[in-house]
Amino acid sequence: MSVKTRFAPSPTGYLHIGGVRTALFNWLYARHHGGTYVLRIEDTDQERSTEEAIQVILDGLAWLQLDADEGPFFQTHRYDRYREAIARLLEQGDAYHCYCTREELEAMRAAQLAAKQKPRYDGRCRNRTEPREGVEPVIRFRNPDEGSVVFEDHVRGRIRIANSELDDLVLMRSDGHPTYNFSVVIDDMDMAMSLVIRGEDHINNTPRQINIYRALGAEPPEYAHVPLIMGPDGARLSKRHGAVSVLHYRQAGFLPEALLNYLVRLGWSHGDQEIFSVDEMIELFDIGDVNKSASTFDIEKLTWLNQHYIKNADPERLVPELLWQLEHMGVTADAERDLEGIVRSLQERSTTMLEMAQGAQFFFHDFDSYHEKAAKQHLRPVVLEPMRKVRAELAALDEWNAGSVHEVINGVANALELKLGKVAQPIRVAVSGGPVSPPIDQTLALLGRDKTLERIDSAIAFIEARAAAQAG
RNA sequence: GCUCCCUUCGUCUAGUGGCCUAGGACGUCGGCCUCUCACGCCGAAAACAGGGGUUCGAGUCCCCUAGGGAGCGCCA
Repeated sequence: MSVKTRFAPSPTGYLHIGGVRTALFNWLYARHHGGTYVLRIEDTDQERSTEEAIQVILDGLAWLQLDADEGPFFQTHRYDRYREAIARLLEQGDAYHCYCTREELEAMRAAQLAAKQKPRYDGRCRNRTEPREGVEPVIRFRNPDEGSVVFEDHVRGRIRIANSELDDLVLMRSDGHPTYNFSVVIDDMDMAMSLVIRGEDHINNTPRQINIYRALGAEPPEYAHVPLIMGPDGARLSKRHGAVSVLHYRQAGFLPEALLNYLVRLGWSHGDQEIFSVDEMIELFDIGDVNKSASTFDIEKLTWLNQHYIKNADPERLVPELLWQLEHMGVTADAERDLEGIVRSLQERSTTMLEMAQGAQFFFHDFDSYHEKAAKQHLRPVVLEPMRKVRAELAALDEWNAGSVHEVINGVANALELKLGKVAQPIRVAVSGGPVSPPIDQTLALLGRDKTLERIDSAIAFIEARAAAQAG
């Protein structure tokens, strides 16, 4: 049987980290085995599915380059097929109309809960032959009463659930929309899935779905239920912590390769290896090596990986990412800037691309004011002399590059018998506005002579003005 | 409440009966380097949930307890 997997999100909320990891595992498994990976949108909940959510799913997966071989398929386009399957089950007696009202069902559940029983449909409509006036019926599956369902889960091993624990689930709503547990079976069957990789929250649905396959005379796919990802507080990932849209991570400056690397190591490992390129993941990933226990989302480690990938990336690769961030900050990067040079100077001091963009701002536009503490500390009258000297020598330089700039600054420090920091730091504040920047020679080289001299002049004027104000 | 699933440092994990006085990574804490911030380097603290078995020997196998998670919808 050929390998085929799918990722089947429902567009009722954001595509979050947990969903992305499920998609990644399915994608890796298919790629590893040279199989097919399909994307299917489970949009049978008309109430809550939104176009916006669909777009976020598509954009998120595209950003991560988790490309599907088939799809996206939409369940709402397959209603004829579901109706056909329902007709068959009805005819076989494996499904029946249920005329219970929502109120009745609620009362039933309340009573069961009060009696400390597991709330479940009691099958009261199983043998009803007459319709009920004014009630649009749902169609329920007639679950087997006896025996149990056993399946071999690829991550958990054998799982057995007694049919007596299962009730007659709704296959078709009264408004004609199929429910998840039904459409998922029909689709996985029609699309010939070989392995269903999904979250652990679906374990309890699996036996019901297997019963439906059997009633339809089909062999169910194999299953792999991967552990859930928890938030820092140990509870399932939710809106409160990491369950924001994956696109949020893009905005926050994370690289797709870092996010994927982080996610693949959540629940899966290959010895002590921490860094995996996508090709390595494909080569080494095995669903059987996935852990059974839930793991906690740790932004610190993701950040470390992101830093690692930024640090080791080809500068050219990072230029578009930097531009993207700058654009979102409303900063226009003029073309004559040495963008690769800027990236190179910031690579090993940025943990995210957002941070890099922030650190690069002063290369692209003047700042309104100095970092207060830095100015107080470094833009003082004592630095006027070295600053003027540096300014004069820089202005006289034949060649403007990191090497020549370096010589000037070092030379001035030596001539004045000052430590390098006493000269470099005031200039850093003068040109960048704050206390942090790449090495001063690189910074000035990248900034260019005109801007450098201009900002040093401004700083000198600033110091003089402040001194005058204090004296007066 | 019932059913199912899970349990190694704070976190992600290695470990498949002896190689474990439990290894790696993130984070944390010290130190070195240094023009800032970083990078890098060196070092430290830090875990087998508890209790019973099985075995010559248990982190590794079995049972119980505790803790955590999930499911129990005309949501997916």
